[in-house]
Amino acid sequence: MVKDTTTESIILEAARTVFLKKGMAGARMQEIADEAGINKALLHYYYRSKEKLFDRILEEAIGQIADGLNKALEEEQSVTLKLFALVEVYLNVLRDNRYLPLFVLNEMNLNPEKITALIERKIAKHIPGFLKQVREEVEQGLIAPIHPMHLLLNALSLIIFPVAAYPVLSKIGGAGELPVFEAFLDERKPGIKQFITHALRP
Amino acid sequence: MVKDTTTESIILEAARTVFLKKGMAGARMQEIADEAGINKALLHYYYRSKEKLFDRILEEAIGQIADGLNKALEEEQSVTLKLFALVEVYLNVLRDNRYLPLFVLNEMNLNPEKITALIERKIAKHIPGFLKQVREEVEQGLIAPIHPMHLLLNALSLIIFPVAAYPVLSKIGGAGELPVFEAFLDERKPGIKQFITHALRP
DNA sequence: CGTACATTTGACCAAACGGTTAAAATAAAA
DNA sequence: TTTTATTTTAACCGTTTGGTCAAATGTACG
Repeated sequence: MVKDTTTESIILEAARTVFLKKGMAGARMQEIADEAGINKALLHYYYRSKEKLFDRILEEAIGQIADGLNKALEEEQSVTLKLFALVEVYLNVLRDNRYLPLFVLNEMNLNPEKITALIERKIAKHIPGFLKQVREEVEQGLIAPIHPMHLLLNALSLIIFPVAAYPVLSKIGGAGELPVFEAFLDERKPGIKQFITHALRP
Repeated sequence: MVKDTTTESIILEAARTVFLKKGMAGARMQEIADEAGINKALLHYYYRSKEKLFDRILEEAIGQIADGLNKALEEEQSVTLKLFALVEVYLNVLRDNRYLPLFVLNEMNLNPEKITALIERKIAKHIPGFLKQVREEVEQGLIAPIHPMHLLLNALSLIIFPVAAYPVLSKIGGAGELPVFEAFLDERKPGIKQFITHALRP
């Protein structure tokens, strides 16, 4: 993280905290101002409206997701190793941003037209290539037959869902079943890799 | 669905629609009244406050999730067949309630103390037994070695996440890659079962 | 120093919100 | 029908919310 102390970035940091946790509808400009330790009018001085400020945070959030996906899929490796990279990259991002998935999914449900453009522009890049590679490795018998899109989807599910659902899971699991968040993520990494590896055995 | 035409259930149906889509913070009492085709004051006549009405819907939602889980895990079957049942039961529920997962996960993040009691009371029932069964089948060599809690978590991830993320996925996938929602779920069912089966091969 | 410019603040505003109330409309009981 | 109880509504209330503005404070520069 870049340690920025300008008013502008202090505001952004506060907006990030509040918006990510409470979403557009649940966030209050006054709360963001308090979190930043400034006057509420100053928020409007730098970012004209709640919506403008929110859009900024939303774009940043989608950017993080897109960067992770692209970083994991761009290097020339086998399908399995690309998915392993995806596990590493995403779980490291989510360790410091556990509200990221729900935040984006929510606003997508609430306001699809706002996100659609961002997603199509930033995320779609390396996906067609990856799907093609899956098809090839299946034909070569390197991995078990599987619908390429479903494979990617399965990997994303295994990575993201447990993070988003952690608060619920920690209750379902019963006393002491689930470790604290960070340790839980460390457990998930090999767990997911093993599950994917096994599922892809020809 | 029970076709109820009393004012009380008309209100509940409207509240369901609005709360599930927009959450507590985003929902407006006036919108619920409009959706129900009644006066706003009537909402308060039957359900005293927004929070009371919301709690009713939330309890109902958690009940659906709990029922699905319990129904799938209670019958005496192998681990694999229990997970297959979970796929069937949940994807059938989610077909008619695509906002259910995000709704519950969100309110859990926002207001843990409200849900915690409900979850512990309704959901935890059959889980310890299932985890024990996984341990036994692993020892007997019927399925590949795996952490029981992670297996359950993986199954839930594969089932729920794609439903919650469908709006995003339909954009990522690019033009024509993903079918419409209902057809997508029909595709997922065998996809998930195959993935789990493969992953559990000893 | 003084002046021009940017930054920050407290006070305020209009709209939206959850909730209340008294009266109207409807149904049930006599 | 008349009376009583229930259901529904329009109008209203106090608070919260996003947003504005003029004044105050700080900063750069001649």
